[in-house]
Amino acid sequence: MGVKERKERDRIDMRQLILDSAHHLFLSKGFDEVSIRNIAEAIEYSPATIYLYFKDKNEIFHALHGEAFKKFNEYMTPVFTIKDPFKRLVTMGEKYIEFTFAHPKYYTIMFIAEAPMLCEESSEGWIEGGRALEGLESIVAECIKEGQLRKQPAKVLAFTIWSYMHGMCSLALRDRMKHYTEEEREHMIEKSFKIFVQLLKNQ
Amino acid sequence: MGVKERKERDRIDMRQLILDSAHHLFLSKGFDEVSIRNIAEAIEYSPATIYLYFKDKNEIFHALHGEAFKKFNEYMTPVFTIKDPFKRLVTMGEKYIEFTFAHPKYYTIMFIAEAPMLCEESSEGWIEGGRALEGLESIVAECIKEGQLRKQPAKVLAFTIWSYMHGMCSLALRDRMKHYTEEEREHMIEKSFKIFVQLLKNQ
DNA sequence: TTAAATACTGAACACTGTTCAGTAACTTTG
DNA sequence: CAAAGTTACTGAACAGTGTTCAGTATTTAA
Repeated sequence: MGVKERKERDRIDMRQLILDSAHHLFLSKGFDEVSIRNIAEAIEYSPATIYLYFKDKNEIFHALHGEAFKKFNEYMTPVFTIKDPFKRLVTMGEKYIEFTFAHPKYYTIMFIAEAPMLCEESSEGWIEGGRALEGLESIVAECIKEGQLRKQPAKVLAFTIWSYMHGMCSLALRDRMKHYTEEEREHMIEKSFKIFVQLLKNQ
Repeated sequence: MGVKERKERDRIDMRQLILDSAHHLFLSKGFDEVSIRNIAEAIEYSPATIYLYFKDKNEIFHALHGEAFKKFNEYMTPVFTIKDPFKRLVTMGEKYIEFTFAHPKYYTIMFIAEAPMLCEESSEGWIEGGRALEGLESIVAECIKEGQLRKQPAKVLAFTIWSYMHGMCSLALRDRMKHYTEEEREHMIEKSFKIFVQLLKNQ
């Protein structure tokens, strides 16, 4: 009597099929531009069927939110092999910028997109997101312990660093750097990053 | 034969009527949630009429974008009376945070909202926005000249400061501080701001 | 074989931005 | 003052959105 089990498997497969399709469309169009009808058409089902597997469009948003963070953490993994904590911190910053412009759609859904971010506490996205933040906090703590950063609350300093990185990246992604000329813009981010690293170093 | 003149005045009045209505609705619902039909209903005209005065919804967006920046610059004006440049800089930062949480809808349209930000070069928003940035740059330059900040390109440092401020404020506005507990969240921003000011000072 | 449960869909609802033919009200001209 | 021309406005439509639900097949259990 493995019927129940098979049905459960089918259910999960169908959810994955919808998610994969949504993911694929999302990467080429962005979340708001993907409609339920688009997803349904891609998997050759009726739009109503989607609602048998997901409560609403936001539940799909949350799933993609989680996948984006997974991708982000994968991207950051190699950084953690770097011995020197300050070098690790700086490299993480560089990787952060890289990720932002390599995967703007992911970055947007992770940090910029407005969407009922109803915690639901244990959603994939928030867990993976928390992991990423804890990674940063641990590096900062290590830098402080080794005397490479001045003694101060690691959690707050980590948030300060994250704020700076996010501010710069989101201003660029959301096209708020129009005040700079073409040439300025190209180098502004790397120059600013260097200045910020100096700010941290000279503590 | 002042007919042409009167018609021109009527046209401007009608544009303003639409804009005021849009502005009012925008403050209570947010840009995406305000529809052309909402605006039309509020001024008791047909939706089609809106299109006789504005090319599309984006033109209305740009107008509001401009008004938000005007409000922002008004908010910052008193800061420029402060004599000491570094104190002026810090106060500007505090005011920036204040403005963000006092007028989240304005802040969103200024710096976060995605919208065809088609430059059109001379739109109200970009001019006022440029003014604000230049204000910051001039303060930073003065701090450097007076030796309160290390000698370095003022424009890049100003962008670095802006990035930090924006990152922090937009993470909060877009609900990306869920990783912190209720109590942490309340003080995280002010603690972080203090740390950032220290980072600048210890140059 | 029949009854129950499941999976799926067409059609609808109430919205959205936008366009356009057609009407009503003014302005100018003869 | 009447006819012609111009302008201001609108109803209805188009193509799209998220979402719901009655109804229909198909599969499973009795």
